Formats: sequence, C-alpha cells, structure tokens
Amino acid sequence: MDDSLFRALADPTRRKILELLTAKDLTAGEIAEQFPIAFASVSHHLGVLKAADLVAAEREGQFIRYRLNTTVFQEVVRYFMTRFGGANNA
Amino acid sequence: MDDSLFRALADPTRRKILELLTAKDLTAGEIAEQFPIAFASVSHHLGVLKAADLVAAEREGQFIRYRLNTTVFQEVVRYFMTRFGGANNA
DNA sequence: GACATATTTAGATATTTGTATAAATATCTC
DNA sequence: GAGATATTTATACAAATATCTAAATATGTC
Repeated sequence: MDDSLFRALADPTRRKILELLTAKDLTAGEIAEQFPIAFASVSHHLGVLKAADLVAAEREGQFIRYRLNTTVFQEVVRYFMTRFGGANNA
Repeated sequence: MDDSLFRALADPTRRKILELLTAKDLTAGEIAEQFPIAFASVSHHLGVLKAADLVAAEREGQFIRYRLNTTVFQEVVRYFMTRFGGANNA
C-alpha cells in the first residue's frame, strides 16, 4: 500500500476536498472557494491528492476540473478489510 | 471522523505495528524488537495509536500487552464506503 | 500582442512529527 | 529496599508539512 495515499488522507482539508468531489466534479477555483486558506495552498493540497492518485485533473479551457478516482478508494477499503477484518460490520 | 485516526495511519511504522497485532496480541517489547528504531520511539508510536483508539493496552505484570481495537477499523471502512462508494469491489 | 482570469510553482516561515538519548516510573525477585 | 527488567516520559533536533506572498504559466478575449 502506497505511503503517499495515507499521508494524503491525513490532512482534514484534503479529506474535505475529497468529500466535496463526491457530490460532483469541481474546478480548482470552486474547490478553493470553500476554504479559508489561500488558493495557492488549496492548489498544493490538490497536488498532494493527485500525487496519491486520489483525484484526477483535466484541463477545461482556463479551468482545471478535478474528479475523484474511486478506484483508489476501493483499494483503501480492501486494505482494511483484508488486514483488519472490518468486513463484518452491521 | 477523528483527525487523530488518519494521522495515526499516516506513518508506515505504525501501520506495520497494526499488521503485527493482526496476528496476535503483543507486548511493547515484542513489538519494538521488530523495528530498527529505538524502543522509546516505538513507545511513542504506540502512544499515537492508543490516542487514536486503534489499539488498547493492558498491563500484565512487568509487561504491557497491546491489542487491536477492531471496532475503529470498522469505522474506517464505513467512512470510506459511505462517502466514496468503495463497496462495489469484486 | 496586451490584458484579464485561472491555476500552479517558487521561496520563505512557523508548526508538526519521527527519532534519539537520558531520566523516570512500574513491576518483579532476591 | 536494592537491583534487574519493561516501558514510558522528557528533552532535543532534524526533517516534513501547511501556510503565506509573489512570480510564473496557461488560456481566453480584445
């Protein structure tokens, strides 16, 4: 299991970004608006998420649109279920 | 979802400790033996895992025995499945 | 090409974190 | 209670990280 994945998930801002992307794909600006920190800081977080392959980015004219990479989340769930038997939940 | 949980999972040594505890409960010393770092450093990691409620500790004479708290892992899996739809894996 | 908008990259700084050594605490045995 | 073993706590420090401002890059419009 890639170390960058868990490190990426360790930050609450990044987890919030992922939750936002659950609803729909968003541009970097739309994401940055949701946080009280500088756009450049959000851009940094997006870079971390992308490096961990948790999101994918695609340019759309001036904008860059981000979307969740759900495949990786399935890997995370599988990691926990196989190693720690988390499957037997109600 | 508690921030300390994901931060605790972000370190590879701590994830290895959790995997060791999957097989069976272990004392602090038995755990520390498995790593090339100082016992005190492993103790620190155990403290982080305990603070995140990922493990529980119980004194056994001179020793302190650690065990996985599987309940929390189920919460992690639930977190990912509900938010990111990771349930539909093969 | 000049200017505006969207986003990232670069450089700086303060905080957090992983590790080490040394000291402290707890239990056991004599 | 003195000494041995097991573990944690205290302190220090280097490395990683989250944030900022400013500069750079990319696209669109005129």
